[in-house]
Amino acid sequence: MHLTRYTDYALRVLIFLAVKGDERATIHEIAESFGVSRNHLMKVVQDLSHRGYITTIRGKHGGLLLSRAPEEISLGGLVRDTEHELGLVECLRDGNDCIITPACRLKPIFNEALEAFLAVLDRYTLADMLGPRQPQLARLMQIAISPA
Amino acid sequence: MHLTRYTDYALRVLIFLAVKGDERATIHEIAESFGVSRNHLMKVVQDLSHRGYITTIRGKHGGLLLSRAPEEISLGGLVRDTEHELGLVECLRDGNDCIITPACRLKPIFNEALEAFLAVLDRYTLADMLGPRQPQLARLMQIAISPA
DNA sequence: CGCTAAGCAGTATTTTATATACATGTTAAA
DNA sequence: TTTAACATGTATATAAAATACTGCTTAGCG
Repeated sequence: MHLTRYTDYALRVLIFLAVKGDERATIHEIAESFGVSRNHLMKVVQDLSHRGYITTIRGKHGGLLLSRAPEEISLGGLVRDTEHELGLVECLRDGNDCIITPACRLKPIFNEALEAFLAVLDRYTLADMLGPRQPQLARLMQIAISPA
Repeated sequence: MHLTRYTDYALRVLIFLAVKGDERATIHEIAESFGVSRNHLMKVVQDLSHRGYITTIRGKHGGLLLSRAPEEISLGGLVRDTEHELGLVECLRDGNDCIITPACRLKPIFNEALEAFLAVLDRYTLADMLGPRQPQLARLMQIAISPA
């Protein structure tokens, strides 16, 4: 049971931006910092932008900013938005052709379990991911801490 | 977020055997009934056998039987046994090299969510998957209902 | 005794989802 | 008008999972 890297990267982008505060960050910078594919990250960024999580600024000296306060970004919401396929088993997905589906109780049970999973994430926000360790995170991501 | 078909097939094998009751079922028969790979199913079956879920009988007129009552087979336990990789994101897996892991709170949060997921499954058993619909399941799986 | 139907085990191939790379376009500041 | 950023679409590569193949072992039956 895995989430995709797509979702993982979305989380990392948001963490990076949260730590940066009001300073713009570029995709290139974030990709470098985490050592991941710049191109893949770009798609994640576009998605986050379309969904209203971040603001993108084109052109020279462009970059990215959070559009909402970290306290207002729910992890549950994010996972629902970025993890495109949450159908845990075949019977929960499109094109299901498991023959016993009409009589089998797997579906409601796994749905309940998935809801419990997401409910936990709903209780946390991006702010909870940073906690009191923002300076340490900044160091790890090699962000030059901006003078306030 | 998907479980593997491996886990899915394990569930189906157990359901099949539960409906069959004390009659033996062959791997071939189960694979045919669900229209899935006989070879893959065989590996699932071996695993289930090693873990004590089912008893296998070799030789002519051999086959498979449940080793425990359906009420005693927990779904949570089964998923923990058959879903080999439960590390949802990179930082929960071996070989993690996400640079912010030391300061990031993703790990405990996703662990909590995973525990909530499994806790729901822990509340159900194989018997709950059948419910009162055993005859309907038997029909769907094309099991000739054995006279009691 | 040996044939046959079943499970056992290891390896190899195929498939699929995901991730990555590439090529080109658009925007806006300097 | 150049340059540094994001935008978009397509193609390729990678890795995990599923499936197939080959040969072996066990045990009932005639």
